[in-house]
Amino acid sequence: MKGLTISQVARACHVNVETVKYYERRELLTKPDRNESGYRMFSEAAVNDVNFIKKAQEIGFTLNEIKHLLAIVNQEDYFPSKEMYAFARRKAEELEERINQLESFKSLLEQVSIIPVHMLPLPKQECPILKKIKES
Amino acid sequence: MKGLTISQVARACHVNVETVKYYERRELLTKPDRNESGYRMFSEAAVNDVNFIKKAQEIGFTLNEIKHLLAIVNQEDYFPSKEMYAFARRKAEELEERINQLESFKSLLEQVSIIPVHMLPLPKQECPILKKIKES
DNA sequence: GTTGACCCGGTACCATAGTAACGGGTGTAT
DNA sequence: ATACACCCGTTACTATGGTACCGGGTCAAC
Repeated sequence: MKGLTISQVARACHVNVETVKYYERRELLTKPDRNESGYRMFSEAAVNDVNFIKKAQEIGFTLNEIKHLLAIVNQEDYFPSKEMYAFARRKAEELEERINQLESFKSLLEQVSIIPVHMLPLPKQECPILKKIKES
Repeated sequence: MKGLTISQVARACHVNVETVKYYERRELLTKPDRNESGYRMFSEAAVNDVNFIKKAQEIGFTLNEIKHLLAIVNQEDYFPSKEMYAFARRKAEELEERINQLESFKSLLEQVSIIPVHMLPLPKQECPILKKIKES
Protein backbone atom coordinates (compact mmCIF):
# COMPACT_ATOMS: atom_id res chain seq x y z
CA MET A 1 0.00 0.00 0.00
CA LYS A 2 2.07 2.91 -1.30
CA GLY A 3 1.27 6.48 -2.08
CA LEU A 4 1.91 9.98 -0.88
CA THR A 5 1.80 11.08 2.72
CA ILE A 6 -0.19 14.13 3.60
CA SER A 7 2.91 16.31 3.89
CA GLN A 8 4.11 15.19 0.47
CA VAL A 9 0.79 16.20 -1.03
CA ALA A 10 0.86 19.48 0.87
CA ARG A 11 4.37 20.29 -0.29
CA ALA A 12 3.59 19.38 -3.87
CA CYS A 13 0.65 21.78 -3.84
CA HIS A 14 2.24 24.52 -1.77
CA VAL A 15 -0.46 24.29 0.83
CA ASN A 16 -0.53 23.53 4.52
CA VAL A 17 -1.00 19.99 5.83
CA GLU A 18 -3.94 21.37 7.77
CA THR A 19 -5.47 22.61 4.56
CA VAL A 20 -5.42 19.13 3.05
CA LYS A 21 -7.09 17.77 6.18
CA TYR A 22 -9.58 20.60 5.93
CA TYR A 23 -10.45 19.76 2.34
CA GLU A 24 -10.94 16.15 3.35
CA ARG A 25 -13.26 17.25 6.17
CA ARG A 26 -15.16 19.46 3.75
CA GLU A 27 -15.41 16.43 1.46
CA LEU A 28 -13.62 18.06 -1.41
CA LEU A 29 -11.11 15.25 -1.31
CA THR A 30 -12.28 11.67 -1.04
CA LYS A 31 -11.09 9.77 2.00
CA PRO A 32 -7.63 8.47 1.20
CA ASP A 33 -6.49 4.92 1.94
CA ARG A 34 -4.71 4.34 5.21
CA ASN A 35 -1.59 2.30 5.84
CA GLU A 36 -1.03 -0.06 8.78
CA SER A 37 -0.41 2.87 11.12
CA GLY A 38 -3.45 4.79 10.09
CA TYR A 39 -1.48 7.25 8.00
CA ARG A 40 -3.26 8.70 4.99
CA MET A 41 -1.82 7.42 1.73
CA PHE A 42 -2.88 9.65 -1.14
CA SER A 43 -2.79 8.86 -4.82
CA GLU A 44 -1.20 11.22 -7.31
CA ALA A 45 -4.74 12.21 -8.23
CA ALA A 46 -5.05 13.98 -4.89
CA VAL A 47 -2.31 16.40 -5.95
CA ASN A 48 -4.29 17.20 -9.07
CA ASP A 49 -7.40 17.62 -6.99
CA VAL A 50 -5.80 20.08 -4.62
CA ASN A 51 -4.29 22.03 -7.50
CA PHE A 52 -7.69 22.05 -9.14
CA ILE A 53 -9.28 23.38 -6.00
CA LYS A 54 -6.70 26.16 -5.70
CA LYS A 55 -7.13 27.20 -9.33
CA ALA A 56 -10.88 27.15 -9.13
CA GLN A 57 -10.68 29.31 -6.02
CA GLU A 58 -8.55 31.87 -7.83
CA ILE A 59 -11.20 32.14 -10.49
CA GLY A 60 -13.72 32.88 -7.81
CA PHE A 61 -15.45 29.61 -7.04
CA THR A 62 -16.25 28.95 -3.41
CA LEU A 63 -15.32 25.63 -1.86
CA ASN A 64 -18.96 24.59 -2.03
CA GLU A 65 -19.11 25.32 -5.73
CA ILE A 66 -15.90 23.41 -6.24
CA LYS A 67 -17.30 20.49 -4.31
CA HIS A 68 -20.27 20.57 -6.65
CA LEU A 69 -17.96 20.61 -9.68
CA LEU A 70 -15.93 17.73 -8.32
CA ALA A 71 -19.05 15.75 -7.55
CA ILE A 72 -20.10 16.07 -11.18
CA VAL A 73 -16.63 15.24 -12.44
CA ASN A 74 -16.27 12.21 -10.27
CA GLN A 75 -19.42 10.52 -11.48
CA GLU A 76 -18.86 7.38 -13.47
CA ASP A 77 -19.71 7.94 -17.14
CA TYR A 78 -19.66 11.63 -16.58
CA PHE A 79 -20.65 13.92 -19.37
CA PRO A 80 -21.34 17.63 -19.29
CA SER A 81 -24.95 17.94 -18.27
CA LYS A 82 -27.53 20.62 -18.98
CA GLU A 83 -27.01 21.55 -15.38
CA MET A 84 -23.35 22.16 -16.10
CA TYR A 85 -24.12 24.36 -19.09
CA ALA A 86 -26.65 26.34 -17.14
CA PHE A 87 -24.08 26.77 -14.43
CA ALA A 88 -21.58 27.98 -17.03
CA ARG A 89 -24.01 30.55 -18.41
CA ARG A 90 -24.87 31.82 -14.96
CA LYS A 91 -21.24 32.16 -14.01
CA ALA A 92 -20.42 33.89 -17.31
CA GLU A 93 -23.08 36.50 -16.65
CA GLU A 94 -21.82 37.05 -13.16
CA LEU A 95 -18.31 37.49 -14.48
CA GLU A 96 -19.48 39.91 -17.15
CA GLU A 97 -20.91 42.20 -14.55
CA ARG A 98 -17.96 41.89 -12.27
CA ILE A 99 -15.52 42.60 -15.09
CA ASN A 100 -17.36 45.75 -16.13
CA GLN A 101 -17.29 46.98 -12.60
CA LEU A 102 -13.58 46.30 -12.23
CA GLU A 103 -12.81 47.77 -15.66
CA SER A 104 -14.44 51.05 -14.91
CA PHE A 105 -12.67 51.33 -11.63
CA LYS A 106 -9.36 50.26 -13.11
CA SER A 107 -9.46 52.92 -15.80
CA LEU A 108 -10.26 55.50 -13.18
CA LEU A 109 -7.32 54.41 -11.09
CA GLU A 110 -5.08 54.57 -14.13
CA GLN A 111 -6.23 58.06 -14.99
CA VAL A 112 -5.66 59.40 -11.52
CA SER A 113 -2.37 57.65 -10.98
CA ILE A 114 -0.71 59.56 -13.82
CA ILE A 115 -1.68 63.04 -12.63
CA PRO A 116 1.69 64.81 -12.45
CA VAL A 117 2.86 65.57 -8.98
CA HIS A 118 3.42 69.27 -9.74
CA MET A 119 -0.33 69.62 -10.19
CA LEU A 120 -0.85 68.80 -6.56
CA PRO A 121 -2.47 69.69 -4.26
CA LEU A 122 -5.99 69.36 -5.55
CA PRO A 123 -8.82 70.52 -3.36
CA LYS A 124 -10.36 67.78 -1.27
CA GLN A 125 -13.71 67.77 -2.99
CA GLU A 126 -12.15 66.98 -6.34
CA CYS A 127 -10.21 63.89 -5.39
CA PRO A 128 -11.03 61.78 -8.44
CA ILE A 129 -10.55 58.47 -6.74
CA LEU A 130 -13.08 59.14 -4.05
CA LYS A 131 -15.41 60.90 -6.45
CA LYS A 132 -15.43 57.84 -8.65
CA ILE A 133 -16.16 55.53 -5.78
CA LYS A 134 -19.10 57.70 -4.84
CA GLU A 135 -20.49 57.63 -8.38
CA SER A 136 -19.78 54.03 -9.26
CA MET B 1 -30.23 68.33 18.55
CA LYS B 2 -31.82 66.86 15.45
CA GLY B 3 -30.66 64.35 12.94
CA LEU B 4 -31.30 60.85 11.73
CA THR B 5 -31.87 57.86 13.96
CA ILE B 6 -29.90 54.74 13.28
CA SER B 7 -32.84 53.02 11.64
CA GLN B 8 -33.40 56.00 9.34
CA VAL B 9 -29.79 55.80 8.25
CA ALA B 10 -30.03 52.04 7.84
CA ARG B 11 -33.18 52.28 5.74
CA ALA B 12 -31.72 55.06 3.59
CA CYS B 13 -28.71 52.89 2.83
CA HIS B 14 -30.52 49.57 2.57
CA VAL B 15 -28.44 48.06 5.31
CA ASN B 16 -29.17 46.54 8.67
CA VAL B 17 -29.21 48.65 11.82
CA GLU B 18 -26.62 46.23 13.19
CA THR B 19 -24.40 46.96 10.24
CA VAL B 20 -24.37 50.66 11.04
CA LYS B 21 -23.47 49.87 14.63
CA TYR B 22 -20.82 47.53 13.33
CA TYR B 23 -19.27 50.23 11.13
CA GLU B 24 -19.22 52.54 14.10
CA ARG B 25 -17.45 49.89 16.19
CA ARG B 26 -14.97 49.34 13.39
CA GLU B 27 -14.46 53.11 13.36
CA LEU B 28 -15.51 53.54 9.77
CA LEU B 29 -18.16 55.97 10.97
CA THR B 30 -17.29 58.66 13.47
CA LYS B 31 -19.20 58.53 16.76
CA PRO B 32 -22.53 60.26 16.18
CA ASP B 33 -24.02 62.79 18.58
CA ARG B 34 -26.48 61.48 21.13
CA ASN B 35 -29.80 62.95 22.19
CA GLU B 36 -31.12 63.19 25.78
CA SER B 37 -31.99 59.50 25.80
CA GLY B 38 -28.65 58.37 24.48
CA TYR B 39 -30.02 57.71 21.00
CA ARG B 40 -27.55 58.16 18.14
CA MET B 41 -28.37 61.19 16.02
CA PHE B 42 -26.62 60.95 12.67
CA SER B 43 -25.97 63.73 10.20
CA GLU B 44 -26.86 63.36 6.53
CA ALA B 45 -23.15 62.83 5.96
CA ALA B 46 -23.42 59.45 7.65
CA VAL B 47 -25.73 58.29 4.87
CA ASN B 48 -23.12 59.28 2.32
CA ASP B 49 -20.47 57.54 4.35
CA VAL B 50 -22.37 54.28 4.51
CA ASN B 51 -23.13 54.45 0.81
CA PHE B 52 -19.48 55.14 0.15
CA ILE B 53 -18.48 52.13 2.21
CA LYS B 54 -20.90 49.89 0.33
CA LYS B 55 -19.70 51.07 -3.06
CA ALA B 56 -16.07 50.73 -2.13
CA GLN B 57 -16.79 47.19 -0.94
CA GLU B 58 -18.36 46.28 -4.26
CA ILE B 59 -15.21 47.36 -5.99
CA GLY B 60 -13.28 45.04 -3.76
CA PHE B 61 -11.89 47.16 -0.96
CA THR B 62 -11.89 45.58 2.46
CA LEU B 63 -13.30 47.47 5.42
CA ASN B 64 -9.77 48.16 6.61
CA GLU B 65 -8.82 49.65 3.28
CA ILE B 66 -11.95 51.75 3.33
CA LYS B 67 -11.14 52.93 6.83
CA HIS B 68 -7.74 53.97 5.49
CA LEU B 69 -9.38 55.84 2.61
CA LEU B 70 -11.78 57.58 4.93
CA ALA B 71 -8.99 58.52 7.31
CA ILE B 72 -7.20 60.23 4.44
CA VAL B 73 -10.38 61.88 3.23
CA ASN B 74 -11.30 63.15 6.63
CA GLN B 75 -8.07 64.99 7.23
CA GLU B 76 -8.39 68.75 7.27
CA ASP B 77 -6.83 70.28 4.18
CA TYR B 78 -6.75 66.93 2.50
CA PHE B 79 -5.11 66.64 -0.83
CA PRO B 80 -4.30 63.53 -2.81
CA SER B 81 -0.92 62.40 -1.54
CA LYS B 82 1.85 60.45 -3.22
CA GLU B 83 0.72 57.64 -0.98
CA MET B 84 -2.72 57.82 -2.53
CA TYR B 85 -1.35 57.74 -6.06
CA ALA B 86 0.88 54.83 -5.25
CA PHE B 87 -2.12 53.08 -3.78
CA ALA B 88 -4.06 53.78 -6.98
CA ARG B 89 -1.32 52.36 -9.18
CA ARG B 90 -1.01 49.27 -7.04
CA LYS B 91 -4.73 48.68 -7.09
CA ALA B 92 -4.90 49.26 -10.86
CA GLU B 93 -2.26 46.61 -11.45
CA GLU B 94 -4.05 44.18 -9.20
CA LEU B 95 -7.28 44.81 -11.08
CA GLU B 96 -5.56 44.37 -14.43
CA GLU B 97 -4.43 40.91 -13.46
CA ARG B 98 -7.74 39.99 -11.95
CA ILE B 99 -9.65 41.20 -15.00
CA ASN B 100 -7.48 39.18 -17.39
CA GLN B 101 -8.06 36.12 -15.30
CA LEU B 102 -11.80 36.63 -15.23
CA GLU B 103 -11.92 37.52 -18.94
CA SER B 104 -10.24 34.33 -20.00
CA PHE B 105 -12.49 32.29 -17.84
CA LYS B 106 -15.59 34.15 -18.94
CA SER B 107 -14.89 33.58 -22.63
CA LEU B 108 -14.35 29.93 -21.93
CA LEU B 109 -17.66 29.72 -20.13
CA GLU B 110 -19.38 31.46 -23.02
CA GLN B 111 -17.89 29.09 -25.54
CA VAL B 112 -18.90 26.00 -23.68
CA SER B 113 -22.34 27.21 -22.78
CA ILE B 114 -23.39 27.34 -26.43
CA ILE B 115 -22.32 23.81 -27.34
CA PRO B 116 -25.47 22.29 -28.84
CA VAL B 117 -27.08 19.69 -26.72
CA HIS B 118 -27.20 17.16 -29.55
CA MET B 119 -23.41 17.07 -29.46
CA LEU B 120 -23.52 15.59 -26.00
CA PRO B 121 -22.21 13.49 -24.39
CA LEU B 122 -18.56 14.41 -24.58
CA PRO B 123 -16.05 12.13 -22.98
CA LYS B 124 -15.16 13.12 -19.44
CA GLN B 125 -11.55 13.99 -20.14
CA GLU B 126 -12.57 16.62 -22.65
CA CYS B 127 -14.95 18.64 -20.52
CA PRO B 128 -13.80 22.08 -21.54
CA ILE B 129 -14.84 23.78 -18.36
CA LEU B 130 -12.81 21.56 -16.12
CA LYS B 131 -9.94 21.45 -18.59
CA LYS B 132 -9.75 25.20 -18.53
CA ILE B 133 -9.74 25.38 -14.78
CA LYS B 134 -6.86 22.90 -14.71
CA GLU B 135 -4.87 24.96 -17.19
CA SER B 136 -5.62 28.39 -15.93
C1' DG C 1 17.58 3.57 22.52
C1' DT C 2 16.80 8.04 21.79
C1' DT C 3 16.32 12.06 18.78
C1' DG C 4 13.76 14.24 15.28
C1' DA C 5 10.53 14.34 11.80
C1' DC C 6 6.49 12.86 10.76
C1' DC C 7 1.51 11.17 11.60
C1' DC C 8 -3.21 10.88 14.16
C1' DG C 9 -7.84 12.99 15.73
C1' DG C 10 -9.82 16.61 18.12
C1' DT C 11 -10.42 21.12 19.41
C1' DA C 12 -9.55 25.83 19.55
C1' DC C 13 -8.43 29.83 17.32
C1' DC C 14 -7.82 33.55 13.45
C1' DA C 15 -9.74 37.20 10.20
C1' DT C 16 -13.60 39.05 7.58
C1' DA C 17 -18.17 40.82 7.48
C1' DG C 18 -21.76 40.81 9.33
C1' DT C 19 -26.57 39.02 11.99
C1' DA C 20 -29.32 37.73 15.94
C1' DA C 21 -30.80 37.79 20.44
C1' DC C 22 -30.64 39.71 25.20
C1' DG C 23 -32.90 42.48 28.83
C1' DG C 24 -34.18 46.74 29.53
C1' DG C 25 -35.28 51.89 28.46
C1' DT C 26 -37.98 55.42 25.35
C1' DG C 27 -41.57 57.51 22.73
C1' DT C 28 -45.92 57.91 20.64
C1' DA C 29 -50.59 56.68 19.42
C1' DT C 30 -54.91 55.07 20.76
C1' DA D 1 -52.33 52.61 30.41
C1' DT D 2 -50.81 49.66 27.34
C1' DA D 3 -49.32 48.26 22.92
C1' DC D 4 -45.87 48.70 19.64
C1' DA D 5 -41.97 50.35 17.43
C1' DC D 6 -37.96 51.96 18.29
C1' DC D 7 -33.45 52.60 20.95
C1' DC D 8 -29.39 51.04 24.11
C1' DG D 9 -25.03 48.05 25.00
C1' DT D 10 -23.34 43.42 25.27
C1' DT D 11 -22.70 39.06 23.85
C1' DA D 12 -23.12 35.22 21.01
C1' DC D 13 -23.65 33.24 16.71
C1' DT D 14 -23.26 32.69 11.41
C1' DA D 15 -20.39 31.51 7.19
C1' DT D 16 -15.97 31.20 4.79
C1' DG D 17 -11.40 29.50 4.58
C1' DG D 18 -8.28 28.27 6.77
C1' DT D 19 -4.22 27.74 11.04
C1' DA D 20 -2.53 26.35 15.36
C1' DC D 21 -2.14 23.50 19.12
C1' DC D 22 -2.80 19.22 21.83
C1' DG D 23 -1.32 14.63 23.63
C1' DG D 24 0.04 10.79 21.88
C1' DG D 25 1.65 7.18 18.26
C1' DT D 26 5.22 5.92 14.38
C1' DC D 27 9.42 5.43 12.07
C1' DA D 28 14.18 5.91 10.33
C1' DA D 29 18.88 7.20 11.39
C1' DC D 30 22.64 7.29 14.27
